[in-house]
Amino acid sequence: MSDMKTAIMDAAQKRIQIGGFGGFSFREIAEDVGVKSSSVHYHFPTKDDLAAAVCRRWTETASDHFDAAFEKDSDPVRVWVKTLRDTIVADTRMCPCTVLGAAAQDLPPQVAAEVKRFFEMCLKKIVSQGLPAKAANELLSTLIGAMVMSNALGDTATYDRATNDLLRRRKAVAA
Amino acid sequence: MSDMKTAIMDAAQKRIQIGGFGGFSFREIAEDVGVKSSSVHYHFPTKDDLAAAVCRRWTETASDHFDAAFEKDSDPVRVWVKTLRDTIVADTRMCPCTVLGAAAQDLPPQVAAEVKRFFEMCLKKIVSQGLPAKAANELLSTLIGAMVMSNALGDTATYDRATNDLLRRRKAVAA
DNA sequence: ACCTGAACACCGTTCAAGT
DNA sequence: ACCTGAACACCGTTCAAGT
Repeated sequence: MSDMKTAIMDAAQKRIQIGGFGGFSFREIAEDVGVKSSSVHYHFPTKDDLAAAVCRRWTETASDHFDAAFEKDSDPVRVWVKTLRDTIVADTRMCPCTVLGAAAQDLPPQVAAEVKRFFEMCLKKIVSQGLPAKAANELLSTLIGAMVMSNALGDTATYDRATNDLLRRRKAVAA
Repeated sequence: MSDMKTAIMDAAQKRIQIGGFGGFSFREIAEDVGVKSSSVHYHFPTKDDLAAAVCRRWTETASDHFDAAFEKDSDPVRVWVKTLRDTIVADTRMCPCTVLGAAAQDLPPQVAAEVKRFFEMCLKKIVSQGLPAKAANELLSTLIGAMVMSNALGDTATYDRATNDLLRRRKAVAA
C-alpha cells in the first residue's frame, strides 16, 4: 500500500472515530494530507470505498491485537475489558465501527458490510477464547455500550463503573 | 406547540434514528412535511436547534414511559430490557440519543448537552428504582450496546442473546 | 502513475420579499 | 405569523487536462 493511501486512511479514520460517515469530507482529508480533494478520489474513488477500507483495516488490526492480548492473559473477560478501555481512555478515541454501527441503517451497503464483519469477528473470537455464545454477546454488548455512554457523557469513568463488576464476578468464580 | 413544529420534529426524529446528525437535511425534512427548506428554518433557526429539540422531547417521553412501565412491574431489569427491546424490535428504530451519542465528539454543544441529559436521566431513574449505581451503569451499558450491535448486525435476535441472561440471573435470585 | 481546476447537483444558512 | 426564491460557501463526484 502506498504512503499516500495509508495517510488518507489515517486521516479518514481519525475523523470517522469522532463523527462517523457524515463527519468527514474529502476536502478536509485532502487538506490533512496536503493534496486536492480530486486527488483523494484518485486513491479512493468514492467515500464508500474510503470508509470501507478504514473499517477493513481496523477489523484486521483489532483481530491481531486481541489475539496477542489473549496470549498474555487467558481470561477473555479481562482481555476484552482492558483492550477496549485502552481505545477510549489511552487513545481518547472511539472504535470507528461502533460509531458507524450506531447509524448502520444509513450506511452505504459496502460500508455496512464491513462494520458487520467487525462485530462478527469479535463475537467469533470471544467464543473461540472459551466463552459461551450468549456470554460473549452479553460481554461485548456491555463493552460497546459502555464506550458509547462514556462518549456521550464525556466521562471515561463511566466505562469503569459499567465494567468493574464484570471483573469482580470473574475473580469471585476463579477464587 | 404548533402542528408544523411537531411535524418537523417527527420527520427529523425518524431520520436521526436512522442516520444521526449527518443523516438528515433541511431540504429532505421540508419535502417530508410539504414546505420549502427556508420555512423549516423559520421554526427551527439552525440544525442544532432542531436536533436538540428532538432529543429533549425524546428524553421527556422516555422518562414518562419508564415511570409507567415501572408502576406495572417493580423489577427494573425487566422493565428496562423490555422497554428498549420494544424500541428496536416493535418500532424497528434506534434510540436517537444513542445514534447521536456514538458521534458525540462531533456534535454541536447544544445537541451534545441534550444527549448527555438523556443518559443522565436514564442512570438516575434506574438508581431511583432500586439498583446500585454500578449495577445501573452496567445494565444500561449492556442494553445500549445490544441496541448498537443488533443495528450493526441487522439482526434483532442479537439483542435477546445479549440480554436473556440478565433476566435469568434475576429470576434465579428471586426464586 | 499521480495530481489538478472546473463543473454539477447537493448542503446549511441568510435575507429581502411576499401573504 | 408564516412562507418563499435567490444567494453564499460548502459537499461528493466527474472529467478533461496536465506532469
